Amino acid sequence: MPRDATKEAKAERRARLADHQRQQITMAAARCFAEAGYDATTMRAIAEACGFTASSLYTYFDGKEDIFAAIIEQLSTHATEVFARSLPPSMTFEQRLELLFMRLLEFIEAHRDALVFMSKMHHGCMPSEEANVTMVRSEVSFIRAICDWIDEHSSDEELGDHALEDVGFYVWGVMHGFFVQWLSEGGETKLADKVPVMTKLILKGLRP
Amino acid sequence: MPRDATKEAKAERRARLADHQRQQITMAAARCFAEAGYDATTMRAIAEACGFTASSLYTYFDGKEDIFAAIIEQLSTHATEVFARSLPPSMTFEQRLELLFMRLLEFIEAHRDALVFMSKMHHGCMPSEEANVTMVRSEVSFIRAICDWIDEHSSDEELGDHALEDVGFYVWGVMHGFFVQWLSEGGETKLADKVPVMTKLILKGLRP
Amino acid sequence: MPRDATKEAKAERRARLADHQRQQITMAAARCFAEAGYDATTMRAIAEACGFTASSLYTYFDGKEDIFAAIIEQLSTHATEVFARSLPPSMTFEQRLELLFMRLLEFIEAHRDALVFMSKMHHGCMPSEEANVTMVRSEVSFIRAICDWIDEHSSDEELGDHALEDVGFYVWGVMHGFFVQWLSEGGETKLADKVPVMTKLILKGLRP
Amino acid sequence: MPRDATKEAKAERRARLADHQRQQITMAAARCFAEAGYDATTMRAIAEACGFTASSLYTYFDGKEDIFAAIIEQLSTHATEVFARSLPPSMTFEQRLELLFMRLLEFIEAHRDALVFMSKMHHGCMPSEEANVTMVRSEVSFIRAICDWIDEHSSDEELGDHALEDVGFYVWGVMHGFFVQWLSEGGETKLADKVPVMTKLILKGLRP
DNA sequence: CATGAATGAGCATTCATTCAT
DNA sequence: AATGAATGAATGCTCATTCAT
Repeated sequence: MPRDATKEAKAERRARLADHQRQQITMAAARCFAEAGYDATTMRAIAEACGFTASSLYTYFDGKEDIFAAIIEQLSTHATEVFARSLPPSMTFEQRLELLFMRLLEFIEAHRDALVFMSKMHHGCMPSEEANVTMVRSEVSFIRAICDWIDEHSSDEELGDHALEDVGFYVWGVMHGFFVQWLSEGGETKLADKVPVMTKLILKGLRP
Repeated sequence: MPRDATKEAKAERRARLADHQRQQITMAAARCFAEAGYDATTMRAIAEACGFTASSLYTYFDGKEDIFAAIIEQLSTHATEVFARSLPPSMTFEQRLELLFMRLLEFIEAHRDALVFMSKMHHGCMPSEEANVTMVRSEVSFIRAICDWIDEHSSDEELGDHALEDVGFYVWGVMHGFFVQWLSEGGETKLADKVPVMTKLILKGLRP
Repeated sequence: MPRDATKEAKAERRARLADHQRQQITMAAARCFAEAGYDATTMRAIAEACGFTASSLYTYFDGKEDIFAAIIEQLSTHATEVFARSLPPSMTFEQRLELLFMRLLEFIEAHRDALVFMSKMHHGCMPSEEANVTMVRSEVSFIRAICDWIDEHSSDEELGDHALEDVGFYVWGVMHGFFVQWLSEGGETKLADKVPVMTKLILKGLRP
Repeated sequence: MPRDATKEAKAERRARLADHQRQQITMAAARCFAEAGYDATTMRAIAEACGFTASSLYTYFDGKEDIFAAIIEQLSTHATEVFARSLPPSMTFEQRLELLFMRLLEFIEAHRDALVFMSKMHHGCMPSEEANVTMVRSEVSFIRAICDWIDEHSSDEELGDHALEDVGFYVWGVMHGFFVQWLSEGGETKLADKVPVMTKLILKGLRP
């Protein structure tokens, strides 16, 4: 049945193209959101940023909020992957932490726009309640993921007598601090270069 | 001249009332901004949050942006005061750091709404360029203030071999992390209770 | 009864003052209306132009429209007076016309603001129907007054075979033309200087 | 290439329709402006007068002022054309004047609304300075055009010893007078019927 | 599939007017 | 008599979204 084959091939090609278009749109949107914020970004601005007209976006997404959701979901998926990636069992906690940071900072560099945007939104900014939940979940869940990772990869002695949750927010805070520093410098250096400093500070603090 | 006395007294009472109303409005606005963001907060919402009608707000402020500016200015003024407050010269660096955190966390608790709002805005989100500058200045300047404070109150050995700027963003990041934790818990505990943990982590890291 | 006398005196003084204030207000309003038009002139602008606050104007007038009506009424009264003033019976038609123009142009110079304003409004611009009627009546009635005056002071031969109404609009048009010329020059010359030209043109046209 | 042909045809049809809609809108706006003045005319009123919603007007114009500008520009263009139209060289000054009036009064009848509106606005009423300049230029320039036309088409003897400028404002005034008469009659007669009377009055005045 | 056109809902802001003082 | 404060009604304009083509 060559016809079916052709049909299938066409359908697949179409699907692939559609996926690609969705990618283009979410990336453009992330850039716009990062620059101007969610409310101040118009559908037209997103459309112009990826060579469409505003109405065309509705072919690929249900609306502005749906685009936003797609960005967050992608971010969430990728973040989860980072935490799930395997670590050589022979490594010390310090080495593991360094490797995690390496991977996380690469992830952060790659999703800079979306993360800038997210760091602006964090609590209760979305129009719909549903979106709000997505939002919060995806930010807090990032911190929870850090907690879980630490729980899994550390022994008690490595955390001193600190509560696990405190440690999670501590580690996240330090990362966030260096992220903001990186942004304030224009984001043109290599963020990953900060890994040694971060690791050292987190493990040993300011004390020499 | 009892007449003049009466007139003056009246004028003063009016001025006092007007100041009070301005306070009510900025506080309500900070709450709204924190909850929904700048753009999504309508003048009407602010008005309802403080028992006015939208048009009445224009008796006290030139417009939405003016309210925003008032919030930022107040925040900025108070933050500056905190860093300027004197410290007993006999204290060690650790003790000074603890006292600074104590004061900063009190400040943060008192201005929770405005700070949540600010942490949402940080880069380039305001309608007017002027507001943007105000915004950025007030956030980055907070971190710079930390750097300056550390520079002034520490000797070289206390910072290990870390760059001053790194230390500033590190300290700010840790504070921010615990701020977010506090918010995620509903902001109903005492934030100041975290001072010992924060100080210990910053100075010694996770290592026991 | 000295008390009553005092009371009466006081009341009269009050009334006189009130009249004076009303005058100040209408004059200021005429200036504002002439400059910016009826709608674009705010009560506040009028108030500032005569040293009051907006709410104080309501002590003397029922509102914006009432101020407008007062201007028009005054204008109307004065215009009527001009047409009613007596003319030496020995004068020729040409002489009478010259004298009328003299008086009218003096009137126009004296009420410049109000007339500029009126020439902007002429048909159906007012919010209320009542005001509209006042408006129209006072403009058209001016032209009608010219017609009546001509009817009374001319014999048939002076009008050639032209219809009385045509003559009225003709004469008014010529006056209006020179009024506009005067305004376009900044209104700083003597409008009355144009009387000879106007009279000559109206009676003999361009022909030498 | 039938496809391109179709596309082009479509684009052209669309452009034609858009032009037509713009026409509808400016005409409706002129009517509204004439009736109520610039400020008192709302975008909603204009929209209703041509079967749109207020927001739809923004598809065709940048805003209220842009609609106004379009009206004035059209008026200005057409007026210029009238003065530029050729006249048989054999005609006497009187005949030329009659022909000019004929053409001008036809123009006036055709643009009645816009002209009523313009005669309301003449000095300094527009929100933007730019619009004000446009406004003034287009009214004074009309009178100037009359002056230029007379200068070109008359010999010295035809103007008697009158200054050219005086003659220009005189002629304009007479036309304006008959325009107002026509309006006061409801604008339902033929304005062009007045040409003989106007010409006779302008050339010979009232004298028989 | 892409889009120009159309629209309803909503927003910041203005303003004439009222009223307590 | 004079006014600061308060407000409802209205206005120009924007924008996410729909729909016919």
